[in-house]
Amino acid sequence: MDISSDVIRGYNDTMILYLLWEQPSYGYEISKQIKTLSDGKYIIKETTLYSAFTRMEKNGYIESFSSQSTDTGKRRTYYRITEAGRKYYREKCEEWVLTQEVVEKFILKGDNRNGND
Amino acid sequence: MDISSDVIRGYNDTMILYLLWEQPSYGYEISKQIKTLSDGKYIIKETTLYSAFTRMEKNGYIESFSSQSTDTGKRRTYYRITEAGRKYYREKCEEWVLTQEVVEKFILKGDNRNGND
DNA sequence: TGTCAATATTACGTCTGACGTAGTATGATT
DNA sequence: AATCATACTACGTCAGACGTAATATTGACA
Repeated sequence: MDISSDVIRGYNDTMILYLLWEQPSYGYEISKQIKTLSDGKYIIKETTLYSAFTRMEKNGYIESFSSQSTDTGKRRTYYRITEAGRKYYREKCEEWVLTQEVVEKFILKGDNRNGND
Repeated sequence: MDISSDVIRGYNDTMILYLLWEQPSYGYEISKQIKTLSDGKYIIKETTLYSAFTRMEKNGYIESFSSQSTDTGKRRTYYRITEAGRKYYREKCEEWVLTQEVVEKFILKGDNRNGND
């Protein structure tokens, strides 16, 4: 059973902002963190991730900066969360709580409706 | 604060199937039930609702039938959930639980991160 | 009697985010 | 030398949500 990209839709940005909260990071690192934090249940697609960066930078939620001389020596584009990004994140969290409450009303868990009732 | 249509996306079908579980229903009725059940927090758009009907009928999750002579006398298109629809609903419920668990890891509730930390 | 609100649905077009496919380039490993 | 992991970028497609609008019936109200 996979996670529906339709639900995650609109929350990829939120997840990324969460991971950028404490310090800047970059694509590959973020993608690995998402996998780890979700216990391997969610693996974000590269294109989804990088298009999220582009979108969020355009929206002013993150800022990018380059680094050539890291530990490995590879070029990387780092992203840093902005104040607008923090605000947006907080709003999305509130929205999630609300949304979850609503969807729950229409969802039955466990053994309910597993038979032919 | 409104509910993001991006999260609901893909779960409108699930909500509708939930409401069709016990007995057939039709557009207007369903839309009112969604509003009521969600305590007015979610109001499904007409176009969203009817396009969901079309999609689900195409997918075999629901079947339609007409009725001219109801209590009011208005023409209506009723929808009835199929076995495939019940199966799909159950799957979406399981998926929701999983998805929710994942998203939760990236969401902070209440007072966390409300300041400038 | 005319009009308005609520009911009940359909048509058409746009937008956005996710993602498939593919390509580029470097450093590390075998 | 070949392959893998890293670190992206470009381009195009698709589906679901939704904006706008049109249509038709019934009941209420003035």
